[in-house]
Amino acid sequence: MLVAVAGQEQGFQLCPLDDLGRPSGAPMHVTDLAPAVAEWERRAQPRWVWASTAEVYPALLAAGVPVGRCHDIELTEALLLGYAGRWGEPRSLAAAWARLTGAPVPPDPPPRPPVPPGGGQGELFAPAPPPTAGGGTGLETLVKVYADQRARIDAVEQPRRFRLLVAAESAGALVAAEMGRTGLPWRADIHRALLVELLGEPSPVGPPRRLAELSAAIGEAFGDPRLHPDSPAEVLRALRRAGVDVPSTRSWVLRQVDHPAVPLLLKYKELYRIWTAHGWAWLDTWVHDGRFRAEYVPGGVVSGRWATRGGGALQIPKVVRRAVVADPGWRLVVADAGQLEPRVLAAVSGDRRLAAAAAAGDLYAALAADAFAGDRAKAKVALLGAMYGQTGGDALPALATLRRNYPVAFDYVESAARTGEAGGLVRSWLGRTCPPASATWADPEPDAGGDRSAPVARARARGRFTRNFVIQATAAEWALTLLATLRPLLAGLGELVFFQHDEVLVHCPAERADAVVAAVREAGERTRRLLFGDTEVRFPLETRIVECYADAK
DNA sequence: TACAATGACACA
DNA sequence: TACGTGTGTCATTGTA
Repeated sequence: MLVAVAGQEQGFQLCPLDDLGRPSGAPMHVTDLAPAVAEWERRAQPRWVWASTAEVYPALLAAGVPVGRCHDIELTEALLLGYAGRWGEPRSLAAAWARLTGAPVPPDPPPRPPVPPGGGQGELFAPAPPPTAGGGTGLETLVKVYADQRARIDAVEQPRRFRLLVAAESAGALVAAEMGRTGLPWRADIHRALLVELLGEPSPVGPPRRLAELSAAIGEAFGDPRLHPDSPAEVLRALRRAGVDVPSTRSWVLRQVDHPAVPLLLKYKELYRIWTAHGWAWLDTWVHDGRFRAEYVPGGVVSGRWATRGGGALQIPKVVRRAVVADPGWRLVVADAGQLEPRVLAAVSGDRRLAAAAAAGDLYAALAADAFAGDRAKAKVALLGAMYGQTGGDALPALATLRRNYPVAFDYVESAARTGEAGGLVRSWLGRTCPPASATWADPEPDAGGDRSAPVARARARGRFTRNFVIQATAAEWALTLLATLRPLLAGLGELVFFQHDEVLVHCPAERADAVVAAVREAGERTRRLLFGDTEVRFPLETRIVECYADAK
């Protein structure tokens, strides 16, 4: 059962569609969408076909009307354009319609700046209403573009997989809107106590006490009390004066330097980052009513991973996770997919011997026992090096061992790299396609500095990107499918509150935590079958029931 | 004064 | 143990 919903200047039009996507009833016009959607959901749990979940769904959620399934035209359009090598072309319903009719294609609106929740200027920056598609009614446009998308999906090389990709991407958009609304339980009082413990008391004018002390101590160590430790250029000059010649002030470079200021600098960098990125200002901006609410952007990363707008939700430092605490009487179920990327490689490449190792709980240990004389660290370095395109270092002999013993898997990533170096496109398991190289990539000219090796270096970099893409994008699909599969299983048990690449958090009453764990396992099993059928590869989900996120690792 | 590029570091 | 991919955010620095 499908129902199309199109927004217009005055209200909305709804129309049931048959299994082929053709209108199968009279369109109805409503001014208030939520009650109509609620009624359809109650009667038939249809799949909603609409232009953009991000535009439509938040208002439904605000009205207390969640939906089960949808087809997101814009996200699907982006996937289809990418598949056709037309990455980056406008993806809106209006643009898709214009391409169908040969009209001039309107550009997509620019991405909105992050808007903190409850920010006073929300109205000023409110997004413009979606443009009403020109020519015919919005509903006709929507239905025709939907039909066109179905036809294009049928024409891809692996339509069954691509349909799954579209369904998962659309379901992900529902989850993203719901999670952005629900928010992650966040104890501002614990966060503040943590900040004082780490940074000292805040100062109304400058850095907090501990940072000011460290800054002074660093100045003293360099014999320059006016030195700014947060200016890499100044620190570099000070180090040179002290006879230390380093290419940068990166932490891992400084760690190899023997100078009394170095430990102070490293500590300063660590604390400074917490102060600027997750300090009092962040707390006041992003945490309200005991929840941290970020805006999740499905498909925001080329590999299909989500991005976030505002608050840096995907980069919460581990120390700060102490502030993520379940409500009284509730628990957090933290589930993460361990060793996801090597398992993905085993599954997509079809390497029987690697798949056998990936049937184990600890893939690296199994790999070590099988081919690396029990050296787990070496096995891990080899596999990661193969997936990420390691070029040098002590991983090289291990890579040779890997190539000899797992030639099918090795070939899979090598071939992706060669395709990229030659300027070609690669696809994930479900058919997400990598963006083409930039226009300057194929430029045979040396770079601006006259470096003749630049074209070769660019090709190598492109090869590393495509090599990694086939793995990272497929891992993102696995996680997205898990999310989509888990969502309905959680009904009445708990709510999804956080998602970060290969990790999911569910907030639930304590007495339901065990049922949530079971739901997570079931979702993991379904996800494996949906993506890879009867593969031998296992994707174990480690689950922990905790009160505080920091206790999960 | 405003914007873009850079460097740094957090996460997976 | 060393520099492999993908991000977002902040401050500094340089340019318009």
